[in-house]
Amino acid sequence: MRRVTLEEVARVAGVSRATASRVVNGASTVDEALRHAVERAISSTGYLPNIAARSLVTRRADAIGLLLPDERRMLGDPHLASVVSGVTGVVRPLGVHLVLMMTGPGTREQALSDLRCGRLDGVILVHTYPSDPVPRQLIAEGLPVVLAGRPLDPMPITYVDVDQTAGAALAGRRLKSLRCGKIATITGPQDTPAGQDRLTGFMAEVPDAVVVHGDFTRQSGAAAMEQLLRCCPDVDGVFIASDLMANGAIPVLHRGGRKVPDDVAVVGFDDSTAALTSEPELTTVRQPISDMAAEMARQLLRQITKPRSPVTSVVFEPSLVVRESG
Amino acid sequence: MRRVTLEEVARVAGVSRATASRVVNGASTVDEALRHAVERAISSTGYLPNIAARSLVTRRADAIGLLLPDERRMLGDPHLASVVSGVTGVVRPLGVHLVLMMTGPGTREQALSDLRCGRLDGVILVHTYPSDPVPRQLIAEGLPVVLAGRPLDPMPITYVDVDQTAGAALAGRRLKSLRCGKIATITGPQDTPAGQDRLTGFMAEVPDAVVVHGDFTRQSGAAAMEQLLRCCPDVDGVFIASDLMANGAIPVLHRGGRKVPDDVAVVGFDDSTAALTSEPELTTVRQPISDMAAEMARQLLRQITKPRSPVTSVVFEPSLVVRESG
DNA sequence: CTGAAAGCGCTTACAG
DNA sequence: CTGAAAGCGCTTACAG
Repeated sequence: MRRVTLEEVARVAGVSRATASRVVNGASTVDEALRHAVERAISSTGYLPNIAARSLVTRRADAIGLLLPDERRMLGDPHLASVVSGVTGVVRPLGVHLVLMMTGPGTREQALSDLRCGRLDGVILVHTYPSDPVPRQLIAEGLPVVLAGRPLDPMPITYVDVDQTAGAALAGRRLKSLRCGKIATITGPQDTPAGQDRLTGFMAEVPDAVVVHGDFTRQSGAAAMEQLLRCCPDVDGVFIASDLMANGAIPVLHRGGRKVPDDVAVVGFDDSTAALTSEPELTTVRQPISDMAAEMARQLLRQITKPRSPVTSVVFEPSLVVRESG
Repeated sequence: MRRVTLEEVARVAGVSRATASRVVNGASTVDEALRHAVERAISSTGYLPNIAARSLVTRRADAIGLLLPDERRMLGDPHLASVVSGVTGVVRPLGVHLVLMMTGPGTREQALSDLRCGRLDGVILVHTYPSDPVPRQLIAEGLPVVLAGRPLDPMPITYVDVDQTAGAALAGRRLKSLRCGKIATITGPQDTPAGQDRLTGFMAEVPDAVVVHGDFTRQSGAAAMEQLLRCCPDVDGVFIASDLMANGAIPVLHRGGRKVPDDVAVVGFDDSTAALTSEPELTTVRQPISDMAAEMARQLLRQITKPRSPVTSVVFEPSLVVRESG
């Protein structure tokens, strides 16, 4: 299996390399007869364009990066597979590669230089932490980027998110409709937009709720529930701002002699796998991760195609998934 | 921020493009003084090599693919983050990109043509299904590939795996040491090497165990446990061939009035997140996924560097993680 | 609509 | 050890 070049295709088809190139790239300005000849030559030779050569002249890598936090934080994230799937779904058919980078020391810089040297056309940033300098650098250099989730500090960057506030409100209304009398919430970290918004949205619906803080980890969910049971033993409904925390909290409820949902109703957030591995299965707020990821890909592609196109934010509606816990 | 080329670096350093290229690529045959001059020029200009141009002449993409099953099957796999992390850990420092591809209709072919047209230097195949033609095609064309896990049908392909048989034996010995009298196992699918080996290894240790079949999904774990309780109500120890199945099985045990581990000891396999979301937390057999992924990367890199290097298989030792369930 | 030609930015024999 | 030159395989003005 030798490498077939455009040169050979052209020779076989009896046209110039330029014409062969045009049909490969679907230019409309090619005579039908010649087009057919070239197409025949392509399939008879098994021609595949050399991407590096093309890339050298088009100045496009036809590759985008997905910048993830490190493994440890990622393991807690149930959405990786859905994100990857959503992005590749729109990007692959266009011949664009998705390259994965996990943030280690210096890795974010890596991504930056990949962008600068044209190895990547753009990046999707998945979990920026509050003081992450990378988003600002990217927009300062005018490099195509989209954020998964609203940035903590306002900045002119396109992002896609779910309406966290509305999602939390959904949870609040659910608990009220269950006639819970003493309602509480276990929050996410308050230095993240999601953590903040889920609290805000919930409190708007249940202003007198008891608030205990967590940080989205399972352990923090368990700890917060212990604290809650101590300070507020008559609680009968709780919104836990992530399924993972709920997963840690429910066993604490059981050990404390409460049945879920009979004694205490529980609503989570994320509709992650943790919602299904909980016992009972979690009623939770669903984010359409795959759709959101696909939208991120589209937004990024748009920026790549049309540099300096306007900053956009797309916000998806969450929905309530009712299962057993509340 | 204009693109700086090697040409300019050479001019600034007062050397030829060839010499500049040599120091960029770390050739040892460059005079110290010139090397310094070039290095200074590189940092003063902020030079970054154009990968496409390099790739065009070296005929290397400096990118490898990770071929995954589709989202649905992937969601059940707890190891994605660890695999990605293990692979990027060895590959990134070398400037090699990891591109992710999820298997949809036609996607496996995509990967093949990416390989053929030099867009990818090699691929890691994560979940080949029994009749998957891709591995054979790859080896037929002499393309660099490594499999995650032993192939079902013997073929000359390099793979890395954990010693599944030994792992299952570990589980068997654990149950025996707990003085379980009536021992059973819920198996994985018997058309996969892992499913087969975990059964074989366990039966070697506990020949009289009751066998119920599952397919690695949570639902199948629940169903199998129901069946087990029906046919063998006095069971007091069970090895469940994946944590996910165990996660589905334990609630069935609880509903059946059994306490874990007091009435029935449970040992799982994988040490996945499902082991921690179970209640109680699972005693399980751990595979060193991250290390295994790193080894896959190394094996692949070796094949890329030295084509036609001998087929290798690397088998890692599993270990028992004792937690609460057994 | 088509082709001859230039050029994308690098690496690497080759000669010195 | 160094440089002039060829060449990697494509796309794209440009002229016709």
